[in-house]
Amino acid sequence: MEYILQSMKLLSDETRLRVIMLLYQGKFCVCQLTGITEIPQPKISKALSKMRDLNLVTDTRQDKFVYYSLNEDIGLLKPLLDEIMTNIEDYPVLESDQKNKAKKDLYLNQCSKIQL
Amino acid sequence: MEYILQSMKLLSDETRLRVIMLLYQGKFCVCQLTGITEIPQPKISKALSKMRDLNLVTDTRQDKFVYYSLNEDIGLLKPLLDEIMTNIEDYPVLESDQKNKAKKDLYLNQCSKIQL
DNA sequence: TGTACATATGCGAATAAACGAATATGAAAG
DNA sequence: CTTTCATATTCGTTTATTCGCATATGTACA
Repeated sequence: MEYILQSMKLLSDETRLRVIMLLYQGKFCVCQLTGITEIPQPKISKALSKMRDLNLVTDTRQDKFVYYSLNEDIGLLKPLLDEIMTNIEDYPVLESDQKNKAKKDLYLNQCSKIQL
Repeated sequence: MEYILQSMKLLSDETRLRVIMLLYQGKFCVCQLTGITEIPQPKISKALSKMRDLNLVTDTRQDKFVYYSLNEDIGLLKPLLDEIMTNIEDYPVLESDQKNKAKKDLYLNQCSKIQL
């Protein structure tokens, strides 16, 4: 039960929802998530940290970067994220993130330059 | 966007989740919800009030009682509630509420007696 | 009109969450 | 072994949330 409640709380924050919707569509490092969303890096890191606490994400290091991806089993979140994705046009911020996703490689190596 | 975030926050509280899962399966007055869940009446009323703010429920008065029911259109909550209901056995508290549902009429006219 | 009962709301205290700024950690490369 | 860069964490402050209790509101009916 606690797990549902915590999961719902996780999704009730805009930063975390944006990050999780991006991860639902691919694998990104902190630097890329920061660039795509223009959300300050510490905030992104904190969001990812809470997801790790709930076993929602896995991180793997490649060179300088730590890449995060959603775990296979995200339990009852899956139908919800599917529903959001289906109606993504209803959520301009999320839709915009999805578009910026295309520039993801552009944000590598710019992490410290783009200070937000 | 704000609507998703608020909806998720709504579901991140045990009392509210229990109430919404009951309403997902039927129509209940405050008195019955109090009896079924053994949650204090003001807490139930406050939970219902937040649901009203999000246009999730409709209330209709019949005699002394105010009956609440979930609205047709609960948007993206539907797939989530479906998923929870499908796996209800994973959530003992919710399952127990569903069982107590059977005694719902027993709780009418006992609202002020059962003080919690 | 007054009483009883169902439901709603107000309020102060306690707890938790979010935020921004600074700084710590840790790997890689010179 | 020092510098650089990506990422994580700490800290103090502010802002929400929760909770329990008391009380208010409103309807029905004597």
